[in-house]
Amino acid sequence: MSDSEKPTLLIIDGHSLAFRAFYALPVDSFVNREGQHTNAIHGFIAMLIMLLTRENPSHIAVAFDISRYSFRTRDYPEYKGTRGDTPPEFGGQIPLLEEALHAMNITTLSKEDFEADDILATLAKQGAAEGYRVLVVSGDRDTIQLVNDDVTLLYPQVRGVSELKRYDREAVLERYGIEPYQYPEIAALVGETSDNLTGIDKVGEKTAVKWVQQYGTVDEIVAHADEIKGVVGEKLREQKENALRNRRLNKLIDDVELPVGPADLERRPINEQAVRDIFGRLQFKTLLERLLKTAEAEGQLEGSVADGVSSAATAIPPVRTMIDEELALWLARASADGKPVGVQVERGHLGITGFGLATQDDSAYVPWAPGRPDYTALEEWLSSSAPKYFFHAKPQFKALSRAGLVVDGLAFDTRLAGWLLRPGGGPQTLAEQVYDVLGESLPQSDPNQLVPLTEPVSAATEAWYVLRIAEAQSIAIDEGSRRVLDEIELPLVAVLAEMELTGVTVNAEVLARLRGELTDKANDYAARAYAEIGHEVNLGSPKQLQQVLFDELQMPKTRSTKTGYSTDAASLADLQEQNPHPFLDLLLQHRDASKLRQIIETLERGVEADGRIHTTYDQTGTTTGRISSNDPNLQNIPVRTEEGREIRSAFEHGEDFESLLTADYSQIEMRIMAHLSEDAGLIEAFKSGEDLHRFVGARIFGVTPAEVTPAMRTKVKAMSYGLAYGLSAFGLSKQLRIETSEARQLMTDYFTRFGAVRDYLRNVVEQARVDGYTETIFGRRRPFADLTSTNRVLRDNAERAALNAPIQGSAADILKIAMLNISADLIDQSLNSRMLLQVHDELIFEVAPGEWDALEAIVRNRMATAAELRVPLDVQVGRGANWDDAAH
DNA sequence: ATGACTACGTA
DNA sequence: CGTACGTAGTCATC
Repeated sequence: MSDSEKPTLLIIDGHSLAFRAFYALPVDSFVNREGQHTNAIHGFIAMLIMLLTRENPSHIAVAFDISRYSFRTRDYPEYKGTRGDTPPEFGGQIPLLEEALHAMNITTLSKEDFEADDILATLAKQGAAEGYRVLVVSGDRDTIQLVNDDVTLLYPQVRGVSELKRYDREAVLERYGIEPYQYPEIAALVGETSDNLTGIDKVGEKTAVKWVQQYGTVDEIVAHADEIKGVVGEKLREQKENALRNRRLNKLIDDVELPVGPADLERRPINEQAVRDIFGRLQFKTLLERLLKTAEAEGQLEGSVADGVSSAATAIPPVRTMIDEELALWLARASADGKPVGVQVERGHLGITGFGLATQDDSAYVPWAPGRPDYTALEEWLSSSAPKYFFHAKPQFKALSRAGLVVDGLAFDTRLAGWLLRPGGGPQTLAEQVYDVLGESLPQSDPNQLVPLTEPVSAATEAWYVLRIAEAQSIAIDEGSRRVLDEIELPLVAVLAEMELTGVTVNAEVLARLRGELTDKANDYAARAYAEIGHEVNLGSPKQLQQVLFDELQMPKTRSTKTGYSTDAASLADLQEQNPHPFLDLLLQHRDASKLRQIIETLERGVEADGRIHTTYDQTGTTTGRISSNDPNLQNIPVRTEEGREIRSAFEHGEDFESLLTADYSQIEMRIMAHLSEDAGLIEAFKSGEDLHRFVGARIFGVTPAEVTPAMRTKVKAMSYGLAYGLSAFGLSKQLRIETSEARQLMTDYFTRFGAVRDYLRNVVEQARVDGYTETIFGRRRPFADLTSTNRVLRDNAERAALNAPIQGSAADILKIAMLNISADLIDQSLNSRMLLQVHDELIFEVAPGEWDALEAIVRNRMATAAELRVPLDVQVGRGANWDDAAH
């Protein structure tokens, strides 16, 4: 086959081209109405349209770097270290560019731990092998090594991106005098300033080419270093390590595991509506016209004659509606050989309305009619261990459970996987995931539209998308996150669903009485406060309070906020010291009372017909691995004040139960620090059984534990707790109301005795800077981008979050594991007692009659053994008729 | 109605 | 100048 008959695969290094475009076009001439700079996107798209017209590729992909960190920075942390921070105007342009590419139905690829060039190398190799003419577009000279008879490099010239220089094999030979695959040998010797790779002094291109022609490779050159005379020979012998390292780093990896191959990259029609949307936002009028014209000319508009050209890999299978015995056959065939099936439970206001089921190339819709006999097959299949993939399984599990159906075999949840891959917040809906992970768009009905313009897709099609997203995520996910998904998050789904369905009984009378008392109190405080200042004021309005405090009463200014001066409790307490006034106390008391009243009202609104509150746990609600609770939040019920605890006393065991059991870990985060830092002193403290703060205080102040005064203990306790949050001497001094110098001394003394803790904390941040993420004991990752920011506030914030993440996250993992094991034991031992609530380091259970001893044994055992640490895990258990009494 | 901001409850 | 959350009120904006 001649070159002109071959299909053309165009692969582009997204970052490198966007960056070239950024510097080629004036920043200030391209700003949209939102103030977003768009010059890099503009230049990139212009070049892309030019390439589409000129090269007419049949297949296309754009590769992006995920971060500045890759296996190369692990090998050599200074790699690309000379590159300054990206200019602020460049910020935000890459995500928008990706959005524009997705709208054009162009596949974008990125791979954790690798650079875009490695993806190019992989696709170029596959493409050449599969008979494509491959065009690589990159501004990185390292890609010269990819050039061969089948692969051509298009390299942007100094002046922007409109002109691309073609490097085929001949051109490289002519320019460098070597074969393209030998280029990295030259670069390794000469060095590459832009990658911060120093070469051999005195060795320039000429010398390097001469050596390579003579010896072939850097390895060989180094092996024969003795033969090379003169100053350059000497320099080579001195600095050969540089060259060897450079060679190691500039070799592109050409066998990266990718979710797609060249055949999957067939050019698809652009999504005209999506293109209009994004180009409209970018205010690219001329480019939009140019693109639409080009697309139309080539029949690359959706809905045009070219429709249906889309490749087999992405063709939505037709939906078949199935009932009766056909369904049983379908299920048996779909789950054959343990193949996963995508499931989407369709729900309406009254419960389940149908099921969407999908395999890779087939999808089925099963209408739900409760009680129909022919559903036996479906029921059996659902409760079997046949692997099932969901998007957001928990609410679907709850709906199934309400319908009396049991589910087993949860093998993947794309929402959970998406969160583990990007815990900082990513796509939350299936449509967003389709777009984010696959770069395709899921037709959505607009709820504001009376007559929907687009028909919503069938649950069956949704199930099919779930399956495809899961496949892409399975490739992208690292081993640690995968284990967390399989062993912690997926099994936890059913446990949390059950807890939510169970709910917790609250005593409405207790709440009502409390609400009455607090309302009276709040009104009383408000009236007296008004009397003090001679007029009414909205005590809940910081703005009006500022008027009263700083204008009318002329009080000294407090900490400033974005909108004025703070009136928070700490500021008011400070004011009271400097400038006592009865209004301040009354205001604080009013705040207390109305806050508690507000909490009670929220709880009362949450009580359902069964007299219980059913919170919703958000398994993807945090960046660290904790779960959050909402609607209502039961993880922030007051406990610190007497009045607050009265609210807890309204949480009771249900009628058929005999008591509540609470169990919590004591000092779990400090124990994790002891484990991770391997600090001998801290480990000894926990093994000794002595009160932790007393033990630590004794070490720091050089006294016996018995001689540690309450003041000493308070200081040590604050210091210990602050450690895991990145507390500064300044912060510590403020909290303890001591001089900064004393706080600094306290920290010094602390670290003199517990130095491994400081080393550990430093190391966590350092490692995260190199890796780009932190990891918990169980392999849960949290990425960090700002650790290398030149903005100090951003960087400091990221550092504190980074040192906290493995500690808070490991604690979260441990409690989750305990929950799983407890839940399994409750089932194994056929107990009726139930787990009700989780509050980060505490679990609350409802104890069935006669089951106290069995439950306590399970809970103590499973919590204490959830992880094997270098220190014991201490569990405190309490028993009572209500949550307050059950506290110990 | 929606979002930014402030404040405050928990671990 | 201490991590991680959710909720609610005010106020400005749509």
